[in-house]
Amino acid sequence: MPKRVDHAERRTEIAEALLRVAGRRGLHAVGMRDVAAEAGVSLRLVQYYFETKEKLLLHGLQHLAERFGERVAARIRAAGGDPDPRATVEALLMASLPSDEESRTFHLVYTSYAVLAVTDRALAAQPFIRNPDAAEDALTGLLDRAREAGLARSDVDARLEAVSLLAMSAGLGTAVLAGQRTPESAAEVLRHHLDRIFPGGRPAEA
Amino acid sequence: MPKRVDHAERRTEIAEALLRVAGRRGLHAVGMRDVAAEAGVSLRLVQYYFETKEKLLLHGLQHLAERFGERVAARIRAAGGDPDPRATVEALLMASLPSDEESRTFHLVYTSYAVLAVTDRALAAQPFIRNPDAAEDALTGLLDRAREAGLARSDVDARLEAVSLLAMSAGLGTAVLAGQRTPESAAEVLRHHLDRIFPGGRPAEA
DNA sequence: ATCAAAATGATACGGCTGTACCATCAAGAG
DNA sequence: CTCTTGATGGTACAGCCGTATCATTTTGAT
Repeated sequence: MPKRVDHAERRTEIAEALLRVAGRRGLHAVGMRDVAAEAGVSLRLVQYYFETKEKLLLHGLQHLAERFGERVAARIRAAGGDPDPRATVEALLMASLPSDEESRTFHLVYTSYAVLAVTDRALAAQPFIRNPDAAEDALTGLLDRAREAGLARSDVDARLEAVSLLAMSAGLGTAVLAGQRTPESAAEVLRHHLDRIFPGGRPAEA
Repeated sequence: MPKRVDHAERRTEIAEALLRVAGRRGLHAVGMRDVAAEAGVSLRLVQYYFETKEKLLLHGLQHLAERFGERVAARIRAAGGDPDPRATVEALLMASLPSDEESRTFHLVYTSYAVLAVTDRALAAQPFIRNPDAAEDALTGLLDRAREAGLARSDVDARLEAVSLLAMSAGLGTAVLAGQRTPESAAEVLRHHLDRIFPGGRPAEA
């Protein structure tokens, strides 16, 4: 048997190269040759691990969603876990704002995929469409539990506020990406609504 | 002198052909030949009226913004003009949700342009970036006047709520476009926040 | 050592894209 | 009429893209 290579790992490397160049020059402008060059491999290799460009794009999207999920989870853990529901919610929302380079790339590429999915049925059928639903459910659960614990206003409709916050976060994120708004001002807007939902002022920092 | 043609009108026709095919197959997939075919003219003609593809895209974006402005203005007029600030605000927000085919196309193409503008400096410098600011100012003014007239809560921060509503509208619009949400549910979410800003229940229909 | 199969390299091919070039038609001025 | 000039049509060209093909290297089992 010849040299055995960890296909999964190699595919991940190539997928990350795809995301890097997509974040730099836009998803519409990435070709297989660009991905190969960015990953430091030959064009043939990209073909070898992803037979077609469509499969490469699909895997890239999947990897992007995974990385984002981990990012959000890490932020939530860093926010202190259980003790403060509001901090958790805030961490969840802030994590998806394009503040640093990584989240900026994520937002750009994710939006590009969303646009493509509207006219491409193969992409539209992809499970990345489930991720927003998961976020909505998670946020709804957080708000509901905060309400039952008396930390959030008793008259809030958890699901509706969750949808609102996520939509706002997405819209603000796009505005930040387009340079129409700073990440700080976007964060302020979100915090204002958290103040509305969670009365009694913001919790003190750690 | 030979036959004189209204260049502006012809350019408009071609630009609308561009928007149609972009709405159907995605902006990334439109070529000059597609635009020519859709407009029912030869490829040479598209070149004649727009020397380069970049200029065609730029004009297409400009035309799109114009049409959208007219659409919003018409909806606002139809909402009854002055008498009811809330109806005006509601009309403004609902007009940008992808409910019918036209607004769906608008949202898709506009988002495509926004994504392109992030990595294309020629597009980024385009004035379509000013349009959101105009909407924000207009909405802020409406909310401020409603507040002074005692129709909106006295403690609302007009600009902040304007930014929130527009970001939410954009985010919800994208979700609708991606098939994650129905136009009706998106409208409901927006109306809920209008209920919050404008106390005293919704005004009776005309 | 040998052989089979996995991994990698180099390159060619057909198609499509934006642009450029050359010709032709049409109509109003002289 | 005819000539000038704007408006069109047809088409070729160079380049890039995704994909396919052929060849070669590598390595572990026998």
